[in-house]
Amino acid sequence: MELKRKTTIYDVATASGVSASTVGSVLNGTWVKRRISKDLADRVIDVATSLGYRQNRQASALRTQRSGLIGMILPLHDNRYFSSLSQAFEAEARQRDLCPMVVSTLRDPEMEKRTVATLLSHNVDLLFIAGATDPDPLSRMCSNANIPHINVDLPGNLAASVVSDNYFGASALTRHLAGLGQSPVTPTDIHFIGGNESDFNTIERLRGFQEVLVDLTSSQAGPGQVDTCGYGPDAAERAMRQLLDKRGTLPPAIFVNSTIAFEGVFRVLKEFPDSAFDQFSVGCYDWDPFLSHLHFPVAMVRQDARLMIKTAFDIIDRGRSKDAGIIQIRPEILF
Amino acid sequence: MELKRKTTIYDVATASGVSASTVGSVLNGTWVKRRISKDLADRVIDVATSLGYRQNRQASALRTQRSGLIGMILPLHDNRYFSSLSQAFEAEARQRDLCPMVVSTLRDPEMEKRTVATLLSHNVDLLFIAGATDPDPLSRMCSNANIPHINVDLPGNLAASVVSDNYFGASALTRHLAGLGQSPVTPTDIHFIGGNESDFNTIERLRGFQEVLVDLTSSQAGPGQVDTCGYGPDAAERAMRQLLDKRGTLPPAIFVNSTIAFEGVFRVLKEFPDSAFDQFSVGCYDWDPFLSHLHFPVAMVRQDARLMIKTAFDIIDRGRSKDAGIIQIRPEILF
DNA sequence: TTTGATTGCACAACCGATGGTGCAGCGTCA
DNA sequence: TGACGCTGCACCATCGGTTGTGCAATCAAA
Repeated sequence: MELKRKTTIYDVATASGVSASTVGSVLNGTWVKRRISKDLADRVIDVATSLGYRQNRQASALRTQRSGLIGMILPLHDNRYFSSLSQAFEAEARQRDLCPMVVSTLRDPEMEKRTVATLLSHNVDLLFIAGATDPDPLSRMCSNANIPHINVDLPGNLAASVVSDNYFGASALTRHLAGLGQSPVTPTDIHFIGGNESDFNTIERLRGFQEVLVDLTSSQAGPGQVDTCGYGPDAAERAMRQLLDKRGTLPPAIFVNSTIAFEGVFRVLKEFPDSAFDQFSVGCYDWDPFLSHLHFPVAMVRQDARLMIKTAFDIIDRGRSKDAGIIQIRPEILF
Repeated sequence: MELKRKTTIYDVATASGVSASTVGSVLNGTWVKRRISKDLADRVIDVATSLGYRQNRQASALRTQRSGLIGMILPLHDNRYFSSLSQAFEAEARQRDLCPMVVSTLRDPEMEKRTVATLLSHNVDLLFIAGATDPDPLSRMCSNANIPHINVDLPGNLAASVVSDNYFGASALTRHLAGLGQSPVTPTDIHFIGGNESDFNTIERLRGFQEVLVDLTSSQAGPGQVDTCGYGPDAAERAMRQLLDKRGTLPPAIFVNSTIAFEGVFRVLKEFPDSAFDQFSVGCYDWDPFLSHLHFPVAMVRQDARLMIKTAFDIIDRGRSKDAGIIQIRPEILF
């Protein structure tokens, strides 16, 4: 390996016979303010490009206290909703000339902390905390480091939060499911599967679910109808089989709390003959294009990742990341 | 905003009454080699934690020329295959104590270059070039900056490449599709939709596709049977409608070149009655859990993202990122 | 007790970019 | 002709760790 080091402003300086500070100011655009002549600036730029100069961001960051990095943690990459958050996040970051660092933390509070520590160590200028299991300690870490940050998808108490309007989405979805059957729904007709009952999103969705049930049937769903079995297809599959064992037959309607849970529920459903689905309807909180093409209808809630991210950036831009509270973004309902 | 600056080794030094260099070596683990007494080390660590010290990676990187960052560019986040690459990449990065930076480049060669430039500016220690439209210029940029790098998913000529064994996957998939019908296939029975004909992956898949056809029917697919309409559901939908216009009816079998293209093909297929699918089979290069549950069977190729990433890291670890050539990783075939 | 080795830590240069400050050279005006 | 201002650039400290080197104190050996 040849040890040719990367070219620095000093290399450019000696090559063009000017001082390093002049080169620096030319290359970072402050040369007008510093009254460098346009002639010299052009010459320096020529030399720099011919030498293949590229700014060393660490050095710049060390001096200016601005890294040009913007971080986001999120539970998973491998998920339609979260990856659409990443995509939107990146687009906004790019517009602001910031380099995005998106790191997943696998819903593990310890990993969340370690990851935030790492990102802070790299001096991200801004941090998005998306879907964090335990956001408040992370907020504290950021505050200590004086880094603006914001919660997305799951709210925290110590920073502004942009979340999906889960109550609205769940209400609309439940109402839709209830309206599909031939006969009016009874309180025990609709089931809820998936999610975590200590998870804010699930709590809100359950609230919407229950209120609609009360509205339509004057009764909440009983404990046997709600199984917040966690995330993950396997747990959802078990929950679904348990439900069938108890009921003996498919319920008229099921509210599935994520596409991930839907995978598990589906493993069970696909074992039924087509005829079993005449009186059956399913809703899924979260969207997947192929879910609309199964052999029975699936209603879906599609969270507006783009708007959530845009809103979050907007709050940061206005410097309201401390006091904006919780902003809810309406999802789209797809029947 | 209070302007409390982050605590540095100098703060820790004065607080514990030792020199900054001692603090530094204690905190970065070189204190044994530097013969710092364990007593002092413990004391310094106590003070550091009580002050909430966190290393400034830019400063460290500036001095050591190692940023602790590892970059990957890839076409999209919002895609099952690519996001599984991210997930695997992250896991390996974490094992090596590197902080992953995964940035999408939207299949745009210019954006690929800009993004690589940015990552190099941030001094990533290592770069993964995944699914790049035009990898060789990127390789050159890395070589100039003396940064080890490797191609993934799409091969380049200037660095080692780990790609899916597209020929194998496509052959197996095609053979499967051909074997499904009641009657022996004729050369015009099977169609190919999706992908880009200048894309290495598509070329290899087409090669496998054609060779199987020749093997089974002594004839290649004609131009009317192959439509490399690009990526994107809309293009695939158009291609599918065009195919139907020409044939008047569903062909016995279709090879769809990605789940993204499948979305488009599907918009057309769902308009057919169930009975239309009796003599119909589809294969999809790439995997999606819900595709196995449509009202007709879909065979799928599932690329082994984890193994691809592991292999790539392995090549880098062995220092073979220049001369390892193209490594093909067998995908899994799911019927 | 003297010498030499070893222990335990401090000093200072350095990584590359940035920005405040200083200072020649030149033009302007009285 | 001298005071003054402006132009155009160089000098140098600085950001926060890292690491080669220096040196006093301690200890072992003679």
